[in-house]
Amino acid sequence: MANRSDTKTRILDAAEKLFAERGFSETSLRLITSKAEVNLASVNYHFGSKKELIRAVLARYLDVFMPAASQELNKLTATGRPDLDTIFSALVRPLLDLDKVRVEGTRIFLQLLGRGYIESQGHLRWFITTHYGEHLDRFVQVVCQSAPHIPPAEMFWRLHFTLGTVVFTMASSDALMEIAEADFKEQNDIESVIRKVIPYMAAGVAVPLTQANRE
Amino acid sequence: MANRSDTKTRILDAAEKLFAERGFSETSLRLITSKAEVNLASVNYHFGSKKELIRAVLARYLDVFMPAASQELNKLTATGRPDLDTIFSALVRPLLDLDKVRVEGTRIFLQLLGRGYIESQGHLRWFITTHYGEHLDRFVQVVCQSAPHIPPAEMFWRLHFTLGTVVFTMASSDALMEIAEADFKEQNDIESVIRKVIPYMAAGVAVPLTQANRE
DNA sequence: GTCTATAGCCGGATAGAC
DNA sequence: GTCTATCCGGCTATAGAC
Repeated sequence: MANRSDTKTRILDAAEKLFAERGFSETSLRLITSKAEVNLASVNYHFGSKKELIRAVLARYLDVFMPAASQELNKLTATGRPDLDTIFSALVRPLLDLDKVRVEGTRIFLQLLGRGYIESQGHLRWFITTHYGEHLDRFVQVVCQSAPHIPPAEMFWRLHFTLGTVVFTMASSDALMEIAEADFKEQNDIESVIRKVIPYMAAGVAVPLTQANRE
Repeated sequence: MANRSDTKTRILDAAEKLFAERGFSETSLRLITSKAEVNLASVNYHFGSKKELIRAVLARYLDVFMPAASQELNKLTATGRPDLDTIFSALVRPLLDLDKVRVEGTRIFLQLLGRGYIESQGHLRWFITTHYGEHLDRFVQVVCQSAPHIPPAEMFWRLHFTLGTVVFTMASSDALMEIAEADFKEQNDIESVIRKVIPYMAAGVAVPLTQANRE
């Protein structure tokens, strides 16, 4: 099944699969280039370093996802003030559309995002916030408007809880789907997992502050 | 500040700090032994391998936490059927008590748990479920009873969402506390973060099933 | 039990021919 | 742009003296 694309694309395609499955530091350039059937030295020729390859892999998805997500949000806010469930659900379409740009694109993107946030000591976090900051700010703004009873400082925490929920679930989604199949005879794919997690997150983000929070 | 404990303890103490901060695969035995001020070879003498050192580090916490948590649950169920918020809150005391057995014990334990679940391809997950399975089963059982409107298969997912929320939050808690301080002038410690996350998780676990979930 | 020394491997990166 | 060959550093693990 030799891929007939150019070398750069072959590297990106092989790298994203391996990174998503095994994590960044557990994936060597040797493994990537052997799967991609290209020369080891070509990674450094095309990307300069492993770190920049990692960023390029993520950017290829973020450049598609972020504008699409922003557009969905714009559609939503044009017609009124959406609730949280609606906002989160609006992100599902752009997410699932990633399956069209690449095989298993949705799963791979979300797993990469998970790995990226957890593994790297902030350098990917920095990359994402500086390159896609406007999109993120817009999202936070819409969420805050939809839950005006939550002060911004509290919302900061809750959105990071939400990020954690998504990111961990996606990084372990393969294992979880296997267990669900074995223990409950449940067939799941990435979409059904996303549909399960949305009500969980929406409920948590909007829950009224307890006495302990307000103190 | 040379630690006057025995070599084995010195290694464990240094290892848990570094593992929590940097992750397992990013922490070399060389770094551990130099911080512990012991010889490189002593790790293999006392623990056999890096993998077993990782397990020993985690076991030292789990052996304290798991029985304490089970005992809290028993107290709770003896006097009636507790609600979710009460169940989660009952775990806070055993968690904070870890600060008494070791400096920053709570933070370190939760960060280790986070790293452990995400980084390793299932071998730590296996270690935890086989060694502490009874405690975990007991917890799941109590949670299911407190939310009888949620079927077990759905609860499986929601408890893993919850695990993800905790684990990611704790693995990034240092960064999050810094941002909260810079952006909102908020002083937080590990306890206040735990208190914030509990209502979020309790709301998500108990939220009624939507049409999409039931299909 | 603790040390030094080193084996043996694998990683990222590069030089230089083609 | 692509190849081979190699550098060099870091890693885990172990052998063997003390």
